[in-house]
Amino acid sequence: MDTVTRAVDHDRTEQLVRELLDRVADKWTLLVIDALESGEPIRFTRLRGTIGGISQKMLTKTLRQLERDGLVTRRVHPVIPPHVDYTITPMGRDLGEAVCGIWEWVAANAVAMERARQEFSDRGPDAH
Amino acid sequence: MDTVTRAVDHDRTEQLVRELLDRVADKWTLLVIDALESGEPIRFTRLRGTIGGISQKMLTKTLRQLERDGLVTRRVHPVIPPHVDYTITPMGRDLGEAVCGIWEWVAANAVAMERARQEFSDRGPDAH
DNA sequence: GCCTGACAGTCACCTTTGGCAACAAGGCGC
DNA sequence: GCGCCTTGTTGCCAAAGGTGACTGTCAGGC
Repeated sequence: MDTVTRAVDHDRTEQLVRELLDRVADKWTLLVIDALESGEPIRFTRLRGTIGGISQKMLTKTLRQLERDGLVTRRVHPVIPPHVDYTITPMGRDLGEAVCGIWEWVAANAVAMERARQEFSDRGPDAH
Repeated sequence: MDTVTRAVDHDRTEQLVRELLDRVADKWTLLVIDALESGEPIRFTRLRGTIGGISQKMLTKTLRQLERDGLVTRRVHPVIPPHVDYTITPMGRDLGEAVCGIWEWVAANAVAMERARQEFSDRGPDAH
């Protein structure tokens, strides 16, 4: 493999990374991953309830993306009324663990950030 | 502190965490944090160049939010032409390290995810 | 003396996205 | 027959994000 090919590969990876980041760095995606992290299958409505504040449309869309990317498994039980449950895959669980660092950071720095915001708005009016 | 107060605190934290996640779980925010992670001050245009694909408007907005939340420091040198540079704060750097897990995950799973997407679209037309 | 270019934005406009609400599907209890 | 249960889909509208032009100010070229 010559340097040119390697450069092309690097660009391709770079592009893919950027694209995946765009997919993953999303509020709802992270919340869904977090809600599924226990590993147990969860039904649509229950998931909607656990997350809270998400619309049907966005939950459907987010789950479709996650399924498409192989992060969750979607099982349809052909009964009436419909029964669909979602399970996290090993790859999705890995993502959940990677995201865990953000959760911890947010929990640890929530107070400090609120204070920073307060100070900013205190000196804001004259400084800007 | 009684259980009620603790519950209220928990709700407040929960709300704050959700709000911060909404702020942080953003494509541009993560990319800016990543670009600043070295710790050296970087100027606006250079930052725009390193990130790539971000509009002036969004970079300005993202930086303002980060400054407001105490994650980056904004220094204005009153010279002509204007000279403004941005530096990451310790808190911002912590976030960068927490986010690092996601970068690693994305880099490690990029190929697997592309394959999953391929398989999904292969069996997609008939299964959906 | 005039014109251009550099830097860090801002503004007006337009496209895309997300939330809200209503509807679909179809067997089951009443 | 009527409406309910669950998992969606669709239409409509507000809000967010992207694009491109414009601002201000002075150094340097012509």
